[in-house]
Amino acid sequence: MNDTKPSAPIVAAVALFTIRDKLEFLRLEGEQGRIPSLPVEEDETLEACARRALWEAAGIEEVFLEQLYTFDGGPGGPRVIVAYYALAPHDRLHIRRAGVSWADPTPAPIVVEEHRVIVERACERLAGKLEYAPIAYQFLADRFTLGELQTVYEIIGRQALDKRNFRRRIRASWDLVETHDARREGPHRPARLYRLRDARPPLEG
Amino acid sequence: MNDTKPSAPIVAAVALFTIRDKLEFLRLEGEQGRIPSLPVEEDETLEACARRALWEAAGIEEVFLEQLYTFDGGPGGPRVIVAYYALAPHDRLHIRRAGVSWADPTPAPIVVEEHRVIVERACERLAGKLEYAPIAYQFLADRFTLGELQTVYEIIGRQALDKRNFRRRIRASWDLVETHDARREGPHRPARLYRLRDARPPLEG
DNA sequence: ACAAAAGTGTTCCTGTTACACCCATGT
DNA sequence: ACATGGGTGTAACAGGAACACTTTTGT
Repeated sequence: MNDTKPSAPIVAAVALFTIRDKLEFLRLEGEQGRIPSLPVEEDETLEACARRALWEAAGIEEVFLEQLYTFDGGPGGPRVIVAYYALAPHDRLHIRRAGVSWADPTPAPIVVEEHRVIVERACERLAGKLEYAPIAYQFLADRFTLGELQTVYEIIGRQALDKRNFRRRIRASWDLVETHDARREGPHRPARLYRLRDARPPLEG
Repeated sequence: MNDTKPSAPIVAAVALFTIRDKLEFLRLEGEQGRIPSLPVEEDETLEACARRALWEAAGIEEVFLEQLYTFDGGPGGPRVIVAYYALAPHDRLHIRRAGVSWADPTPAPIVVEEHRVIVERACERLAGKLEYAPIAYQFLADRFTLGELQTVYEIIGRQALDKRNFRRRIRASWDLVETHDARREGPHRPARLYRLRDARPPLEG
């Protein structure tokens, strides 16, 4: 994975997020810190290139991936950077290279300027889309508990939520299917598992 | 203005909208119909290129301009198309070339496929951002009447609105300044002129 | 027994909708 | 005088926020 060959005109960059305990993004360690990015090949779509960058860095396919913004490249760098963000549950990710790690996006850590902007902007987009797009579910397995879901909302939205209001609201705006089994894990009542049946049509792309 | 030199790798394209009576976009007539677009020059930003395309087609500067999406170019066309949308009151526009005209975006008129997608998507974005970003004001002069503003909302949102509710809502969500003069035009009571003081902070870019 | 998360309803408040009449002007 | 758009308030309704206790389990 090499970013920014000086000759590469178009580069796709991806901020990959996951939730373990807090929101984290995939950071390539080096002198400065970067996010996965690759020059777009001759007969490759932008999205395919972004997925390739993701595959090479984290060994993951079939993630939720969405375009974020296109930036002008700096002098001596690529001509433009087409930025994407990706979301995945952390247990589907398999880091396959040294020098790749998870970092907290909010104190804006040591990452080259152009990539820091991408990470920050992706965080904002995430919080903004939380209510009307099926963002939160991308961090969870196919079946999940309402407790897990609430935690995701709280982490991305950065605020604690009332359990009863959350459940009412979520069941009103998404089509959740109550499965018939539950997850038992810990000294407390087992939690029912749900699946998301259908995303309500979002307003814009 | 030449679009799609086969060798041009990166092209900026702009869907320029205005409101006369309905929502219209700037269309370059030709065999097929296009929107303004230009290859990005060596040391030019994407946005600057978009503005240049706008200037050459409609003789307008200092418009509201926002990035929309970046598309893969087709085979034989540009490598990528960075799409923008622009908004302006129609009296600030000065068409300076033959073969440039206004067209209705909603019946999806005769425009090359890649550009049609841009126009459609821009319309959706417009409707989506209407409530939380100062979109509507970009179609009006500095000072405007609430009637004019309501008309803009109705056109972009594609639905009639109640006058009293509209006024209450708009005054609650935007900081409108009531100027001390009015506009008299027609056989009816003159309408008070307002200005927009400050945009409320929107949630995302 | 107890600690720990799951699960469940009601009240209040706020913001949205529906709705009808008088005002100021030009012709 | 009349036609035209400008301007205003109130009552019903719906969606969001605040709030506390019982249930089921593992140790």
